Amino acid sequence: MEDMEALPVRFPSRQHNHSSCVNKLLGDAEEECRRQKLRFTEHRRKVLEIIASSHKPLGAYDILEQMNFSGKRKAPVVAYRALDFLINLGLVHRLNSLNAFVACMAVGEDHTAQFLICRQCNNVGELNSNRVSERIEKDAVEAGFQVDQQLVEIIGICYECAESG
Amino acid sequence: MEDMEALPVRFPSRQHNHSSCVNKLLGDAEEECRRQKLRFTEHRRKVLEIIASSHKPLGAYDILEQMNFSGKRKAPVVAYRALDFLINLGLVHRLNSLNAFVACMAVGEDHTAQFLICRQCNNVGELNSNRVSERIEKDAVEAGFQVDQQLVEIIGICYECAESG
DNA sequence: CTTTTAATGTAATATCGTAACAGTTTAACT
DNA sequence: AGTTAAACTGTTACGATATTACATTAAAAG
Repeated sequence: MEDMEALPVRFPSRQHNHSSCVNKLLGDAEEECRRQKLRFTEHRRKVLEIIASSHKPLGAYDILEQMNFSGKRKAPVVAYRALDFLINLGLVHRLNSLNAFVACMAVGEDHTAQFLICRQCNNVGELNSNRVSERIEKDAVEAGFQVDQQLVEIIGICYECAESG
Repeated sequence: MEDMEALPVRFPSRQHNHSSCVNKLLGDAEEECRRQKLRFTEHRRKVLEIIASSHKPLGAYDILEQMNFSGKRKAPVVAYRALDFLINLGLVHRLNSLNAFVACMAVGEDHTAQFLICRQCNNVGELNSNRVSERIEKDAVEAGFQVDQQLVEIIGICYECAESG
């Protein structure tokens, strides 16, 4: 019965067009900021745009490099501040095993995400399995532990890479 | 049926005596090295001893500081080399969310571990739930992803901290 | 329109981790 | 034992990641 549920997974295919992701996410961000009366400033917009334009995880310094509109290089803290903001809003996720950041692929769905990190093409997918998060929650509680946050990063080979050798 | 399985969890209690952990782990290490014909050198022994003496995760530089027997400070790479060795042997785990290291509490049990990180007392426990790892494996595979490695870090409040407020 | 809160700019520095290479020890093999 | 190969160590330098602190500016709330 449990196994009949649909399993939401987003893994970006190789030739998929990013610009629609970007627009979707920027729209979501604007709406969410309006709703929560938060300011969606230039830096925040730019950082989100940069991250959303890549399904490969980007390091803070990669992002920083792409913020050189107006010619001059920003200080690292500028990128980190925007990233913190976007992470708190749930628009961006941090991959601890890579010290890198990816756009959320399931904004507003109140999801607990597990990340699928392909060690060949470096793309990152998001598995939103409630079965996994519930199993973790249950077993942790059974072990006497009260869960605030789950970090699940799964390293392996994605479908397309497995196909093409 | 599934829920009847014992759930192996190790969370160090506050007043538990570390010295027996340390001895157990050093013994395991020696045996494992003998078996695999690997060298259990001074650095490796010392690093394992340092890590095993703490159930709080230690950063590489914390470990390094405690390696100052003979008075002079070692270079960071010395600690990292020993850590790599111990991690490959499965005697030490790295916590990606903390950039820190803990001793394995289930050596030789062919376990997939999930880490329970208490954000109050900073102790780290190890949950060895096959149910969790199998659930992750299954769902990832169902999503077309071939799993090599799982990283599961659970942040929250441990039993003792919840008790004592 | 002023007060207060939030965001930015900038510099400095802390923290974490690796590369490169020479020298030494240990194991393996005549 | 003596030679060779492999593994480990010492040391220097550097790269990569992230934060603190504080002065300034912009925006929102009263």
